Amino acid sequence: MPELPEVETVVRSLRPKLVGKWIKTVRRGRHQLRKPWLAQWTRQVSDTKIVSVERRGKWILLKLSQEGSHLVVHLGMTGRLLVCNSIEQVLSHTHLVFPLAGGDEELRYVDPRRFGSVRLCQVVDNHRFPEELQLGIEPFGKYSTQLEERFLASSRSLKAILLDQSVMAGVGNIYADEALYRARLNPEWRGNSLTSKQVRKLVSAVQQVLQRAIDAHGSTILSFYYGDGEAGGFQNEFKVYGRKDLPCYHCGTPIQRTKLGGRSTHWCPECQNQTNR
DNA sequence: CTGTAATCCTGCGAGC
DNA sequence: TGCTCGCAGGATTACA
Repeated sequence: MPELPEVETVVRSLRPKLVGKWIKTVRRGRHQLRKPWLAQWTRQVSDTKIVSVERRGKWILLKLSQEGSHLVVHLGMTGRLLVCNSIEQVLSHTHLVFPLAGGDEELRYVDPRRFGSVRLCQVVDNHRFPEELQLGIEPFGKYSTQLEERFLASSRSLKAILLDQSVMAGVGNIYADEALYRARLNPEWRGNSLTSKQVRKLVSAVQQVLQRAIDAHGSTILSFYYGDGEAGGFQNEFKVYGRKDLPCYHCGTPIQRTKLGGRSTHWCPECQNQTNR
């Protein structure tokens, strides 16, 4: 479910509610999440303060007052982090509850499909969690020739490169399709078939679409909500995603939907097929 | 190096 | 109304 804009939206709504709060303890449900639980997990989180709430790619990082310690959350497809009053109804598939000191509030992790993970990690070699070692650059950073070279050196499809978190962190299936459309590039083209100019155009399209989606508080298709249950708004601005057989807004050609990189891929066969330049 | 398919899960909508 | 089927915003693994 959540890609970078949705994760950023969640982080921004959590930050004012969590920073400075103390976690009293942890209660967990019966089910395992994706990653294995670490030993002594509960004891280490209890009575620590949340110092900051950050995002890296699609990961959420709660920095704790205990030196080097982070709660690291990945929402998978259906994960949600909620700050609720303890008297509020507990949603089904609530797997973790962190009661907070100084009130009746608690942080809850809800995840029907359980593709997400919540772990406690220590900083090692400047990396706050193990996967960060393999994570690519943040899309909003300064334009990197290293990034450009990753594209130009790869014989993979543009779609596959965009979905690869070790290249650019945070892009998922929706925003990959939307960025490719906006850059007028075919998802099937190979990275090494592009010019430098086209790579810059694509990176710029990724930045634009992510920024606009953040401004709209993400996209809600089935079940993405943030804050007290508000839906995102960017689904109303999709140009290709979910528009199979509907006319392209630019040329009227029906939008195509196929499988690429293992994922459903939407594009305009007219607008995204100009091979020259 | 590529790509593809299966896997982890539940829920929803389409179609019958 | 109720059933089955296919599909879903993620990521990893095995295999060709």
